[in-house]
Amino acid sequence: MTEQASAVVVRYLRYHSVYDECAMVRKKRPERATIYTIAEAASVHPSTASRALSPETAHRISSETADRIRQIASELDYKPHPWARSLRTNRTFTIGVVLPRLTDGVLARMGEAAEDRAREHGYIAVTLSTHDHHDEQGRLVDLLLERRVDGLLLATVTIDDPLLDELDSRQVPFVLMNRQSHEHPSICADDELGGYMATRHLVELGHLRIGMVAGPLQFSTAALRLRGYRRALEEAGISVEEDLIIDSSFRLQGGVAAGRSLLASSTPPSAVFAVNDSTAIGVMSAARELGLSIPEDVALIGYNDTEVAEMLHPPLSSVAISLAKMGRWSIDALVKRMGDEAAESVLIKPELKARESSQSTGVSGLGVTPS
Amino acid sequence: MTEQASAVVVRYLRYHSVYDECAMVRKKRPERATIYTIAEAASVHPSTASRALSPETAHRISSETADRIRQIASELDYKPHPWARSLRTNRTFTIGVVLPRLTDGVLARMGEAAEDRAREHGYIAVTLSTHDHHDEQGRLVDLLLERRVDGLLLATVTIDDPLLDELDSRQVPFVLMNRQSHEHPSICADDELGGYMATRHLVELGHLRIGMVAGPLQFSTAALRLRGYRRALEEAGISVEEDLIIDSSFRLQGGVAAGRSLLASSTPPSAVFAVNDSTAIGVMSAARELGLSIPEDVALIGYNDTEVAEMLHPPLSSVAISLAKMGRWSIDALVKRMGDEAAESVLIKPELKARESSQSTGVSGLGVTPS
DNA sequence: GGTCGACGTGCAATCGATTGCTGGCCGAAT
DNA sequence: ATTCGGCCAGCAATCGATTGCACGTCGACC
Repeated sequence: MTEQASAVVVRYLRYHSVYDECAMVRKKRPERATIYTIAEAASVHPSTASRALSPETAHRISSETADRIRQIASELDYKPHPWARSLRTNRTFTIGVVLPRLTDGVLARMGEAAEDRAREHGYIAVTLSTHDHHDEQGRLVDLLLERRVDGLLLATVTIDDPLLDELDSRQVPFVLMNRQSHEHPSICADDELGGYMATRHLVELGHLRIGMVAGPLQFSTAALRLRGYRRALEEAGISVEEDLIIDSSFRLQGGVAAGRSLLASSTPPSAVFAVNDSTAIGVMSAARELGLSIPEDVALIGYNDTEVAEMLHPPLSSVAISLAKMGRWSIDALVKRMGDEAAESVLIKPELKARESSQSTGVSGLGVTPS
Repeated sequence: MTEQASAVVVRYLRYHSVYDECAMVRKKRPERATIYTIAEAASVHPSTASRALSPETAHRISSETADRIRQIASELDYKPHPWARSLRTNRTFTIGVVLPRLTDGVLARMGEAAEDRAREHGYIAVTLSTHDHHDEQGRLVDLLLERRVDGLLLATVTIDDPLLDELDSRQVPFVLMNRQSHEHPSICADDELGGYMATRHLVELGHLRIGMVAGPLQFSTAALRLRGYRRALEEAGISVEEDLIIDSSFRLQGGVAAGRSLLASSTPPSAVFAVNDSTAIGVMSAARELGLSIPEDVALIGYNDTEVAEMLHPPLSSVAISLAKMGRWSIDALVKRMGDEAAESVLIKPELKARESSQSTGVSGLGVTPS
């Protein structure tokens, strides 16, 4: 509580004013109706009530009785106790979601869409984040499995993550979101294609020396965008200069660092492709710091087409992928898999959003006449 | 074992026979150890095992027995089944969190910090979002209560929200995060002070006509920042022009709209205080659209000091509040309250971050010589 | 008219852990 | 020597819902 020293404590209140009065009763919260309540009210056996109330078994009960029970249940606002049910049926209608961070707009959007879709399917999503510490992943997964989630949505796995085979052998249904790993079911955007599109866009504008802020290469998104970058260059007959490829984090500060190292060199590129919009904004900041303007001195393109991209100065070119769709489809796939159906992997096509930040030819840029 | 063995053992044999017969066919996942597994391995009654494994009752068991049981439990990686336990104890060690959105960096940061702190307390946080649809709040709360969460963290409530009294009467422990409502326990930043600080900052730079992008006024954060704005102006002897106060959403697009309507008027202000950084970025965009530059033509200050603020062009002045701290303290307060202790409300002091976007005097600005 | 099958319902076990009560045992006190 | 009290551990009920099995009834068919 030393932390609170800096804060102003304005109120001090006792919230359980009714506590003493209720002491005799012992029950803190008002009673909820149980299956026994319903059964008694309807003068039937609890098992009959149970059957009447669940759609799969309702046909075994005469329709008058079933209707009467349902009527009573809705009057008493009966909701089956989730753990009593789970204990018996071994299902929780809970999905565990593991994200690297919640504070990344891209992940948050996918996570939010996933959460919504889960709810539409009758599941509830429990979202945990590793804070980009990959070691945490195993711990979080264990925590979720201890809580007996029905399935997992993973957005943190690396390309050869051993966790996945372990989950397979434990028969835990899972789906990868925005990540790929061998043949494991995954819902992804086509990152190789996106990387290719972004790079080709810069090539077509006349750039010959294109830098890449590559992100952390143990993740498929970064590795594949880089592969697309290489393909676009090779296709155009431009040799890949490894010095122009800087790996980084996915975060803004990582972009600043990578941007500095690219742009402050003696032979800076005339264009930069950043692995996502956050790092692109970092590159913008680094460029400004060095007195370079975008796009005149350096053309820039990001990835993900986040909401701010269009609002930046200059507006940032980017590669759009439908994050909400990925979130939703991931859940759909997982629900399928939990229902013992085969889940198909999906690759979503990205879309190029060309804006001002990339509109320079590469001829008058730094690549030719370094300032 | 003989047939006249105790009931426990009989039950235990039955359990195992079921296991053996069905292992391949029925049970999808490998069996986890239960309290019966532990009890049998230690040759004690399940109740003894249970007592040995929970700290509050462990003193009732001889230390040798208890140690042996604990040893066996850890070897078999025993974790008590959460719902079996919950069913009996009526506690779930789950906290429900209701946020307006996950895709807002400010809320995400608070949510993430809350989630972490909850985990440190042995709880798990289930986060749902209303997508800014306030009507959803009740539904989400119901959903969480159906799942029998132990307590609620609410970041969506309006100032006079009737939900809160209802929760009180249902004896559901809750804490408000970044929201205030009468005497209900809440962990907040001092928004009135923050609004005052931001506005006073502009006043001190010489601005006489200061616009406000006010946000949605049914939420305490917006209403209080506006109150601080009024106080700062009144204190400086500047009369408040109601036309310069535009309510809006909390989102970027809301800032664009409000910015347009403020800056495109025939008598635009020379400075703008935006209720948060997102709307401030929107105002920036609107200004650019109108050919106005910041801070020369319009000084601008935002709120929350998000990560991008510093990276914008020009860097955005803002009011910083410790979002992570709010998330953590909210959970601390809730845990206290769930433990039948008194919960303290807290107001956290904000801090002004003056950057380029507000560095103009207001004399050469639009307020005096509209272009 | 008796048997068969279908249908509707009840009985009781079960999921896994917790907990009030009971009883055996042992040392200490009377 | 007997009783008392404290310590350990077992017994069985309990939380709320689900489900395999069995029983009773009724109509149909031979």
